Amino acid sequence: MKLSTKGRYGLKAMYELAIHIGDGPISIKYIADKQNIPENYLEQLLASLRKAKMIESVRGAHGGYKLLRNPGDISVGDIFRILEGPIKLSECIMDNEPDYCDNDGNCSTQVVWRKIEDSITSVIDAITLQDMLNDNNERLNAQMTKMKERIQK
Amino acid sequence: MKLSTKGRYGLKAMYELAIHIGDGPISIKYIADKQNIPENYLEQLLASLRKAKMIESVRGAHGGYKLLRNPGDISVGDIFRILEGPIKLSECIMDNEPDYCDNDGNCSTQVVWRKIEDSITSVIDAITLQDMLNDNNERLNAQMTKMKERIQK
DNA sequence: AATAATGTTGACAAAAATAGTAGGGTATAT
DNA sequence: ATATACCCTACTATTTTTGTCAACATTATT
Repeated sequence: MKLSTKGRYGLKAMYELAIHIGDGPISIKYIADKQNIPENYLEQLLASLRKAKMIESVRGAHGGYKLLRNPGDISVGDIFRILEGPIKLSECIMDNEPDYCDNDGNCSTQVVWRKIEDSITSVIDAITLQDMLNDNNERLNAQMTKMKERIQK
Repeated sequence: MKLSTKGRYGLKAMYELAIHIGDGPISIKYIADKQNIPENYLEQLLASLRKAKMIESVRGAHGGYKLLRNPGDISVGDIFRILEGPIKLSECIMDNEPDYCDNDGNCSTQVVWRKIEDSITSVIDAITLQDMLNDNNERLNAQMTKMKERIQK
């Protein structure tokens, strides 16, 4: 079980945009270099995110992309659903008739899929780009403190 | 984001074995028919589960498979890890140096992957085949009650 | 106005993973 | 013996993922 690069690359790209919020448009090339993503491939991912109104583009020289919402209003789940589709591990044959299921064991496994889906959903919807920025700051601060201590010795 | 058929088929097959625990060996053909899985493909999945000591086989006429542990001692996670590999959404480049990370944003996204992984892991390790059997019984009982009520009216 | 930087679009293609097939071999109950 | 059923390996088809490419459109700058 693993995630496709779409979700991985997409989140990295959005995070990069979040870092540079307020800096004017950021080019594909910059993001691709910084996060080590094939430029032409990233292009496609950003196109999806643009069509979904998560980012906007500025064409021409000095153009690029920027976030359309605040980092605190963009969740990892938002990004994933756009790039990887809905979090649905398996289809239920009888979605419409909730209290009837003959297929031996099928319903039982459905319950399992749903629990996993719910768990994933609640995690990815709870994390915003702002959370990621904050976490990173804390991590950097902790590193700073450690280094200072080491120098003082 | 979705699950491969390996995990789906595998869990269904194991659930089927759990239903018939104590009934003697259950054949591939029976499981394949009951759960609608290609026979030869299921064979391969069961081979993996056998090599991982989750089930044992009885060869020859009237042969088949049976669980090697009690349903309460077999978790969905056990089955998934055998058939789908470890739950690892992404690799960290610096797994060995935990307090150093230069790669802009990589660590931040790593944190996200890890949260998702942990969440999935805790769900699938918490559900056993016995839980699935119990859930199914409850579901069936609820249906019974409903039907009885309807008839009495 | 010319040029260079940049996003836009759609088609194509390579590679990997997934899913399934086939067939010959081995063991065992009857 | 024979039918039933697991065992094993190799092969193949399909789908998904992961890109690549090229021609085009827009805009800042000179």
